[in-house]
Amino acid sequence: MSQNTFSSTFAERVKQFIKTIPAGKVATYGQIAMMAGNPGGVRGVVWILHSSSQKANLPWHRVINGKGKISLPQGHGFEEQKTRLEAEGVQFDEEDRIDLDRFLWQPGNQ
DNA sequence: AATGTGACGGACC
DNA sequence: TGGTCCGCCACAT
Repeated sequence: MSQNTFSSTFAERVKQFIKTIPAGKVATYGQIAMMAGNPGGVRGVVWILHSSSQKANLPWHRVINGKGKISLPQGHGFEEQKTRLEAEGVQFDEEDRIDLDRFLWQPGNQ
């Protein structure tokens, strides 16, 4: 960390935030980007979750899109993510969608 | 240095 | 309601 001793880069903040998502709750890309201080940095969040090295030790399965659905295509992680979430108590409707009003993690309103 | 890529999101039509 | 386009960011080539 030559840039700053406290590693407060966008990526670091995003990863830190994701680590704080409690089991049974989920967060959206847009929400994470916003909490990390970059409302328009959604694509950066996508990159982090897409990079296997970056998502190491992160509860990546608790990150979904703003529509309340898993973004991973079936046969490429979708099943695993859904299984992990259901194991934590997150429920899916007939359209594999999660009710954000009930499961979206809202910091400060824990 | 420029271009391509990626598990998005919001505006538009 | 749903498909398409554009904008954002970070990293690899």
